[in-house]
Amino acid sequence: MPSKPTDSELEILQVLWAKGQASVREVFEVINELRSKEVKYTTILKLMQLMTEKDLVKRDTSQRTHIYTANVEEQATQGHLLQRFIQQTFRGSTSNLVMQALGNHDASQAELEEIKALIEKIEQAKEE
Amino acid sequence: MPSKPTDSELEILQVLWAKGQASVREVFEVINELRSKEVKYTTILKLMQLMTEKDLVKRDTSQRTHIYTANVEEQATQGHLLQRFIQQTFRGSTSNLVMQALGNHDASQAELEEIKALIEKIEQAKEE
DNA sequence: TTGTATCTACGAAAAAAATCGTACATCTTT
DNA sequence: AAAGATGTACGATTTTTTTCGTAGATACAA
Repeated sequence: MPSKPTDSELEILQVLWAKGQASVREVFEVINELRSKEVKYTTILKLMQLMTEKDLVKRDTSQRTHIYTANVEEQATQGHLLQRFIQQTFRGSTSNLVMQALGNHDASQAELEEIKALIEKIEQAKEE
Repeated sequence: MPSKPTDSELEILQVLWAKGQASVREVFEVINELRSKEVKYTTILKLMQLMTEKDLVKRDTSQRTHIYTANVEEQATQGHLLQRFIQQTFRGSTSNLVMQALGNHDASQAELEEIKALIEKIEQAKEE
């Protein structure tokens, strides 16, 4: 089972999840666009090599330019990280987290509807 | 403006928020109860001294045993950390976070009610 | 009053994460 | 074929965070 990603590793995974697959250079470019502080190419390269060792990503080395894909699922990873975050930051209270998230945020009506629908679904499931 | 707490610092803040105020020893004891891996007294002491410098906490040094209180608000701090977490982990999508949180979690009926009520309140506020 | 416990201060080390330079191989272009 | 761009590998350094030992002061107990 692959270990939990660090912040930088997560940043890279985000790119891979979004694009499906990518070379180091592609990841490098996406990241440097979003970032305030530039980072050198070999930094990303090194990180991705480490991630390969940790089994966070897979790579195809059949060509000179290696092609990487995520080796952990986005949803599952988000779930783990969220669990930890709720423990650390909200002392384990999911509802406090949700309240804070909804409260601090200009949620659109569409979002609210989506969430309401989900709640209904959960309630229905409970009744069975 | 005090900087963002690290993981260890947050752990300490949690204790201070919960108790209102505490000595190093009290924090130390609470933390070592919850933790799997023990940590030495002076580690907590040092962290709290650093936190004082960073203005994350205040302390009363009029007695030999210094008494600490949080110098950042729980809600506000949670808010900042949450904002960052949503960016990093959910690419900025609050509703994805909420969905994931509610989905992965055995939410009690009471919690669901609480959240429904909040949504209504937000919707009402929107209409004005 | 003499030892034992408890406190702070603080330097320094260990551990974890992130960053980068350099070497060397392989394309690509001229 | 030479020059330049682009690629990987990898050691080493820097930065950030966490951990702890030791020294010295103060309280407390026998």
